[in-house]
Amino acid sequence: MTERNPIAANSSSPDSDFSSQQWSFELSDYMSFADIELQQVDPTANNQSFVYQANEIAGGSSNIEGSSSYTRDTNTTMSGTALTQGTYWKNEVNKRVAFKTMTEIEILDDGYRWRKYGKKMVKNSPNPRNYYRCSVEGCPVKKRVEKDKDDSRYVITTYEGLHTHSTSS
DNA sequence: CGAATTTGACCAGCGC
DNA sequence: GCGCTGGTCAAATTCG
Repeated sequence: MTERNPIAANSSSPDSDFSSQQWSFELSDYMSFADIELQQVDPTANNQSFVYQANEIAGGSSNIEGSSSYTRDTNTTMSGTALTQGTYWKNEVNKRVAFKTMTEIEILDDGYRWRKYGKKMVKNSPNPRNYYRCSVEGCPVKKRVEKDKDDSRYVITTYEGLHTHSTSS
């Protein structure tokens, strides 16, 4: 875990901003975690793409309720042309992961084929939230993509579920 | 021609 | 009990 956040350190967003109330508030607002014990993701995998990690820690999905504690960690990876400044939350039970990605492209090719099945305007953000689902039949993986309400250059991606097939793009 | 997107409608859970 | 918000469906449409 030697990599920190080159973006935050070198842009106008200091580290404090990266893990401050702004973040916690926005994500926790629509991401509630059960009141259980959480486990931190091993950041040594930051050589891999964020997709790989998401697949690792993501699993089944179920209804989530309550929000008392959660584990937050940061990570930075490179995925093609997109630099992922990942801050993700892991929940052992619900297996839901959120990433905040700095990219100029909205559609990030993470190796999987996603089929959009919905778009919704959220109250907290002027930007719409997009709902995607893995195109592979039987694959329960879902994903939400939403632009950051403050910085449109940031994209919040939330993965839910585990891919039961090999990567194909 | 087949497959993926779009967009509004529909439904369920929660709060007031 | 009603209204609001978030999430999903599904028919029509567009794209390759």
